[in-house]
Amino acid sequence: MAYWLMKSEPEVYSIEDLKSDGRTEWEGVRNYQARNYMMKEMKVGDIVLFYHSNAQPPGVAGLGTVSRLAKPDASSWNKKTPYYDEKSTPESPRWFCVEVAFKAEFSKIISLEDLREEPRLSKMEVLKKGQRLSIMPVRNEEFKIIEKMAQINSKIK
DNA sequence: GCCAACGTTGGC
DNA sequence: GCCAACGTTGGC
Repeated sequence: MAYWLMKSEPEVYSIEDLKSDGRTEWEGVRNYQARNYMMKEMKVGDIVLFYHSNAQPPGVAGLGTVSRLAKPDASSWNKKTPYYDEKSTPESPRWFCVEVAFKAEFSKIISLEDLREEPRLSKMEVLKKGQRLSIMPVRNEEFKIIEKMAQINSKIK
């Protein structure tokens, strides 16, 4: 089983939205590297760190799980969505998305600052300067550390 | 709102 | 196939 970090702007789609929806198609990814992670590597049961970007504060807000393998992203040929791409059609889809199911909402966001303060997380992709990918792999050890940080937070609260 | 970093586009 | 111009991301 693999671990991933997936970014979402909470004003667009937050962990609360996922909690109330139960599951969601991860539409709108328009970057090939992020698409390839979904298409080629993400498996049902993989764990997702749900990251709030462009947020106050930015950070990991909860957990999800991959609930369906990648399929063509229907928003890519839907002109009514902001994700429309004229080069993508149902016959020849260019973009794909997995489905993500809700797993947990953290009692307190593990902020980007918190992540930076933990030396064992210093190699995380999300902490690297200029990193803009919206989907990136997370190492097993890194996930365990973040999971523990979330448990500690929930006890304090 | 600013702007550094980076991906994409398109002219050549 | 190079690379300048442009658009986007996302922290601050």
